[in-house]
Amino acid sequence: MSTLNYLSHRTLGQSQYGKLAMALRERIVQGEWKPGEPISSESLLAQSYGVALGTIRQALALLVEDGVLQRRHGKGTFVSKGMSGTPMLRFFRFSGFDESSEPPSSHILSSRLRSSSAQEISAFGQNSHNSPPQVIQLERLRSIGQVPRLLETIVLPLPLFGPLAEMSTDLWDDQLYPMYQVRCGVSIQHAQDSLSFSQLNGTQAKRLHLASGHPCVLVERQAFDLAGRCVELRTTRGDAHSFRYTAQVR
Amino acid sequence: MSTLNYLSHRTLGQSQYGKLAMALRERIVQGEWKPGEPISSESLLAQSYGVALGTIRQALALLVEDGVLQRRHGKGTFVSKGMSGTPMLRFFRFSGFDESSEPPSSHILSSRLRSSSAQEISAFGQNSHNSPPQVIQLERLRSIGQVPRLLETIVLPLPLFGPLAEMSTDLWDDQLYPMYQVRCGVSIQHAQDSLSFSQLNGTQAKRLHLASGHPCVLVERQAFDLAGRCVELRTTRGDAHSFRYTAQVR
DNA sequence: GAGTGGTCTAGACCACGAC
DNA sequence: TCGTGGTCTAGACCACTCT
Repeated sequence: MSTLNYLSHRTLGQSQYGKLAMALRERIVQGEWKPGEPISSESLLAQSYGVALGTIRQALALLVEDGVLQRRHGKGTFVSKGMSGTPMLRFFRFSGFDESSEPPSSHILSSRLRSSSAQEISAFGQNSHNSPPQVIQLERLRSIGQVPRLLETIVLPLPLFGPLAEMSTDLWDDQLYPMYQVRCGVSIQHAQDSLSFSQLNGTQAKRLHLASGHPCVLVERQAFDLAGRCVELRTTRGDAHSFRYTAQVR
Repeated sequence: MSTLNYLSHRTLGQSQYGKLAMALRERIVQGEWKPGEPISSESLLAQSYGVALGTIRQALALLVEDGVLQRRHGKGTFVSKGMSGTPMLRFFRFSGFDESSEPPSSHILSSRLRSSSAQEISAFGQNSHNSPPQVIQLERLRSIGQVPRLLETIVLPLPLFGPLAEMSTDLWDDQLYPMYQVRCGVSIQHAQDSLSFSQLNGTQAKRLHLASGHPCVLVERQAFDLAGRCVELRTTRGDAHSFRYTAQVR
C-alpha cells in the first residue's frame, strides 16, 4: 500500500537517506523553506551533507511520497502547498456540479468559542496545564448553485487559530485551507476521513432543505499540518442519495 | 496518491527502465513466472538485458508500485499472488467481527448461465463475432457467526471461467479469488470499488433478515487480472448502519 | 548558457535468509 | 558460506526551464 510513511513516526533512523529525510523534514517544519518555495538543489544538499547525489535523491523521494515535497523537472524541488480545492466533494455527486463548473459557495452559520472536550484535547495535543484549552466551533453550509448541499461542524484549536477568532465570519473565505495558511500560517498537508451512514435530525434537515430523518452520509475528518499535528476536526453531512465514492483496492 | 500507473496503458516508452518494466510485465503476464514464484535476480536481469543494476532496480520499483511484484530482502523478487483475504469487509464494521476473529462463511444461493449484457461485453472486452458471449451469474450470501451480512451478485465471463460453470456450487470455496487462481488460472491483482447508497428491495431484505426498504450501501466492483483485463463484476449490498470506511486524503 | 531534476553507469559494501 | 535485495558512491550525459 502506498499508504503512508509518516517519517517522523517511524523507525527510519536506520539508513542514511532515512535520517536525511527526517532532517530535511525538520527544516521544512521549522519554516526554513515555506510552502510553495523551492528548497536547495540536489547538488547543493549533497555537497552540504557530504553524501552522494543518489543518497539525497532517495531522501527526497521519501518526502515526495509523503506529499511534503513536489519535484518539477528543470525548476527545482518545492515544499508542497498542501491540500486545496474542495476535497470534501469527492465523496458526493451533486446534479449540476462537475469539476469544471463553478466552485461551491460557503456560508458560516455560527461561530463560538468554548472549552475543549476531552476528545479534542487528545486529538489536538493541547496542554491543559494552565488554563482550560479553548476551541473555535463553526457551523458552515456549502451550496452549489444556490442549493444547500453540505452541512459542516468545524472545530479549531486555540491559540493556533487565534487570528480567526477575532474576525467577522463575513470575512471568511469560501476555501478554508488556503485561509488557514494565510491567516495562521497553518498548512494542511493531509487528512483522514471516516465515512459512515446516519440520518438528519430536524435542525440539520432544515438547513439542507430535506426532511427530518432523511438518510445522510457522515464524514468525520481529522486534518493534519506539515508537522503531522492534528489541527482541525470536521464533521460533514450530505444527502446519502448523492453519495458516490470510488476506491482502488489492491 | 500513489495512484496508479498502469504501465501498459501509459507512455512509458520513454525511458529505458520504463521499457524494461513493460517487457518484464509482459513476461509475467505470459506466465513465464507464475504468482508466488521468484523472478530472476537483479544481477541476472541486468546482465541479460545489458543494463546497469540501478536501471533494473528502477524498472522493478515500477512493478512493485503497481502491485505486480513483491521484494523480499535476502530471498528474491516475487510475482504477487494478488488480492486475497476478505477485502469487501473493509467497508463494513459488523459487531462480533474483527481482523482476528474467524473469517466469514459464504453460501451460493443460485448460479446460472446467461448471455452478456452490452455493458458486460464492454467491461470484459468479450468478442461477440461468433456466438453471443455468455457469463456465469451468481448470488452469494456472506455470513458472520450465522448472521447474514452481505448479499452479492457476481458476474464472470466465459469461456475464461468455464471450469467453474461445470462445478457444483456446493464445492465452491468461501474465498473466491484464490479459487479463481487454482481453477481457472486467473489472478486478481486489483479492483475498483464504487460505493453508493441504496435501499433493499423485498427479496434482498429477506436474505439479509432486514426490512424491505432498509438503507444499504451498494458496492459495485470491477476486478482485474494480471494483464489488466476486467474479469469480474460484483455488486455487494450491506446494512448501511454497519458501513464504516476510512480514507486518507492528500 | 546556466541551473535544475531525470536517467544511467559500474562499481563497492551491508543486511538478510537459507543451507 | 553464498545468493539475494538494500544502501551508497562518484561520476556521466540528457531533458526541461528560465534568462
